[in-house]
Amino acid sequence: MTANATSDILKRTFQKFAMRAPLDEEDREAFFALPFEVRAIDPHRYIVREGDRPSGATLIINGLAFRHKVTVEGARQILSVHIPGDFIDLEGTLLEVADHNVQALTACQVAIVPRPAMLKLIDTHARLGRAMWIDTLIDASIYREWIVNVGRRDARSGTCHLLCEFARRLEAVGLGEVDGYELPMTQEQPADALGITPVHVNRILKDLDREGLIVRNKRFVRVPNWEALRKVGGFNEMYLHLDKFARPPIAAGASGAPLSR
Amino acid sequence: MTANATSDILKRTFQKFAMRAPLDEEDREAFFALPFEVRAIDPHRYIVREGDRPSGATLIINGLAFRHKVTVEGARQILSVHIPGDFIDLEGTLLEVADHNVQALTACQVAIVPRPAMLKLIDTHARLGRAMWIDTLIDASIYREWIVNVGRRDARSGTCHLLCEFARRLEAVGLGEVDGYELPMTQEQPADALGITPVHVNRILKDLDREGLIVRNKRFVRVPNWEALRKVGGFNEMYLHLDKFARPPIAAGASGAPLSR
DNA sequence: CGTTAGGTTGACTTGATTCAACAACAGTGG
DNA sequence: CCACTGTTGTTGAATCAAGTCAACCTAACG
Repeated sequence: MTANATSDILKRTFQKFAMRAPLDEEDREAFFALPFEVRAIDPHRYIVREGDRPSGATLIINGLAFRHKVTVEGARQILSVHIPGDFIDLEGTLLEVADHNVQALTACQVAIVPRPAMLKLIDTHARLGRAMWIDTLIDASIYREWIVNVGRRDARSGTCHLLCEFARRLEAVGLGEVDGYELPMTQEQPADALGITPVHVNRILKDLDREGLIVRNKRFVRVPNWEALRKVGGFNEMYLHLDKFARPPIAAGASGAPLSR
Repeated sequence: MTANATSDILKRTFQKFAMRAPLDEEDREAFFALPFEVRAIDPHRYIVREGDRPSGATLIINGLAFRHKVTVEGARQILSVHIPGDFIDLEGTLLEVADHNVQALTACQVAIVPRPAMLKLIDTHARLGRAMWIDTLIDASIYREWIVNVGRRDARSGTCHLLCEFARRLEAVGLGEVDGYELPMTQEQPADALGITPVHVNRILKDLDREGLIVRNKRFVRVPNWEALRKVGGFNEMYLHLDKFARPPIAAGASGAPLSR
């Protein structure tokens, strides 16, 4: 199962890169020749710690992880949430020291590629390197949107925006159902992502639920009307730069996919 | 004057890249062989507009520019401020469509390198490309810190943090005096950078001034005690990744440089 | 010397926090 | 199978940081 999941995600990841820069057969071979070690990570375990000198690049096979920083006063800010198929620290390959933490949200399986192998790959395969560069540029674009989300949207709107972003990204890698998705987070995590308190997240979610914008069942979020949620969140997916990376085959057949227009 | 300023900034920029990845003589030649057009930009003029397909990469020769997005409700969020020596849209070279705006803050002179020339350069000179990649990774690191600034610091602390960041970055390129610097912004701009209102910025600055943390004179901000400001802002410069890019020769001799430890 | 953009200030409102209590639930071990 | 325990979710009341609105001041500039 693990082996299959791993090779499936690797294929998918290569596909993603191939959509971001034109890659040839040699690129493919080099990519699949990368040495890696699959490791299981317990929930809440740190994958990267601020101050670390990263020893490898990490690709999520399954599970979720999040990136965060803690202020001197001890307040935590979540910077991004990562899903299967995300390389969570390509930047760690090139920067000397991590300026933030990455932590497993759920139990994860990750593939770790040693730094030297990664460096050699981007050195010898310019186009693959460029695809990865573009990947980090898209990450940066998502950070920019989060600055807006935290700086200029109120809690209600920001929450809806976040829910739309997760939905769209999960959909893009073939996870997430048409009518909603599993969000394995406590209310503390969206709070830390939105720069508000868990108590306030609770009230917002309750309101959204009462208004019928979302329907919660345990941690499954069902969205009866994506367009409505999208509107409240002011969500415009351009910043995800998915245009060249539409629904993968797996999601085909699912007509009326969540957020695609 | 312009020609000198231009070649000075180009040299400095190459130097910066050379500190981020090992570059050789051939890289240097290729970099200086880049075709570019110098253009004067009036204050407030747009350099990049959301939805644009960028036609070239833009390097600031002098003046300041800022990056921003506007929500559907019309609220503006500033995402970054750029100073001479910054390539403001390296990402524009690789992404198809701009997901945000870049606008001149003051009168600027910029050098515009056509996109094809830029693409060719990074294709043929892997190490230069890597240095530029690292540059964009550092931009991303700054975005991350801004998410924290906006999400988890109060207005007072965020303002101090912003002032420290500008100081440190200006110092790193040899602008900015030891005891403070010129900040050619109206109070609306820090407000949009911090996700607060101009009125509130006014009150914060007034308070900081009253407490002696800063001394304002027109738009020159003098800082009597950097350590104190740094502390209130919770400023830790690691995220700027300047370690390999210390004060340039020009600033030499200026003992007791502002924020370096 | 009038016009205008930006800065300053006060009074009032509001979105979000804080604190605190309690409910729901999932494990865990007897 | 149930009692115990800890985590997460829910709710109310009081408080606070920041927003809003509006007036007025100031300096730069044609």
